[in-house]
Amino acid sequence: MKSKSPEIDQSTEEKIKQAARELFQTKGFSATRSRDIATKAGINLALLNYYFRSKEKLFNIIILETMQEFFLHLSEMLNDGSSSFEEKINKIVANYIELLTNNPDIPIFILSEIRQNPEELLSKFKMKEALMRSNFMFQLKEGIERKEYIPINPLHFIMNLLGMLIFPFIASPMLKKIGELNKEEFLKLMNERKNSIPVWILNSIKTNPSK
Amino acid sequence: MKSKSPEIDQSTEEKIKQAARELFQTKGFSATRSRDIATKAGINLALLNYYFRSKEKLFNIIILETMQEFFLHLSEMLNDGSSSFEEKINKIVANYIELLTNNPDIPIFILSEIRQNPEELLSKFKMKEALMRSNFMFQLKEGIERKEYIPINPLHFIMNLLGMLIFPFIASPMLKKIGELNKEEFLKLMNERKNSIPVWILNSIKTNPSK
DNA sequence: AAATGAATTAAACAAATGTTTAAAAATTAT
DNA sequence: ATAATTTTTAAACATTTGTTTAATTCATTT
Repeated sequence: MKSKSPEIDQSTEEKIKQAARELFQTKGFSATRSRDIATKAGINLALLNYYFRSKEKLFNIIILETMQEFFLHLSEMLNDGSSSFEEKINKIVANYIELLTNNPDIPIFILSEIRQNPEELLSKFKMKEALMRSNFMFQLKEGIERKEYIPINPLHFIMNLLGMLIFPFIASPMLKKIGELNKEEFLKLMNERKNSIPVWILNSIKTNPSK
Repeated sequence: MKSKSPEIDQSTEEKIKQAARELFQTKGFSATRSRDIATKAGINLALLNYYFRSKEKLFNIIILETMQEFFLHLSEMLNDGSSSFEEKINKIVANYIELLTNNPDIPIFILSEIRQNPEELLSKFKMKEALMRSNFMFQLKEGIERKEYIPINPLHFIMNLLGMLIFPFIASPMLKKIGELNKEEFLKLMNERKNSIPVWILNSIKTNPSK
């Protein structure tokens, strides 16, 4: 059933996807109602199934696209041949804080969904290779051999970096309460972290910082 | 309707709560069916409403108890007058890695729920006071004044510590895939972090580690 | 302009789901 | 032992919710 009016089609199709994206990302699959998607998209309920067959099929599209968006550019940043390990960290941190500032619900959405359906979803992204065999990882190991960095299991390093990077966005409502921060103040803190996380994470593994 | 057979009563009531706890914590409120709770608890469906009035009331009890469990002992650890800042970090890290090892679903459960209902839930826990006015925070600021630690916004420090501590459990399925780890290997890594996180987090803020 | 096909709509359907009811069973009190 | 109360059960109920149907509107083609 290919349409003959692609603009209008894609317009409604895109309206549905956008509404679905917002609702699925903030409320999850089960708490999101087909009727809420339709209302938010400003379309008739039946159009949802007309365009996407089922709520579940629509959801699969959204989660996949969301993960693709999240991992977009990661491989490039990890394998940029012209940058040092520390430069890569700067780049990655800045990139992801920017992304998460604009899409703060993505991490909990992705991680919750992976938790419910690990094999299915993880099989579609070869993160193991992308990460562990990257130039970034090679440079870390190199730095450890050179005694520039303390001996650390690269996986621990990844956990620390991702934890510092992603956790504040997952826990933002709690952190805002604890720090008595409004939205702007919180975002200002997140922006500070673009520069600070690289300093902290590198300090945490540097062997002899008193050069 | 107070019961006259407290042991048996609490037994079924507790069976329901335990089943509800497991299901709510792993699947969330919306994806958990009353019938699944009843089946898992081995009781008749109607007993759920007999004991707890509604699925929602049962859920409120579970989320509250879960949060209480999670914050249990935190205040004491933060305000132990006889321990240093670094000792407190050791204690807190070990305590929470132990807790999270046994209850890996708690963080995503709590953080998701807070995200849906921030005011309601956060108002019931005075985390701001517990944390920001703790001896732990005082000791951090003291260390900064003494130039022992770099100037860091205490909130940033909290984010880093909690990120390192909690994030790996939230992202465990992904990390297992990336690191090709089975359950035991993952838990071994988490156990290593009991000793390592204090080292890393302190290195990240120490001013002159070349003593 | 008529005809064809796509897009949209209102309504209905069927299954799932939280909740209630009324009777039976089990327990406790008299 | 009997009566009263609590606990448990099977069934029904009322909504919600994902999906489908059939008719209508809209756009495109001939």
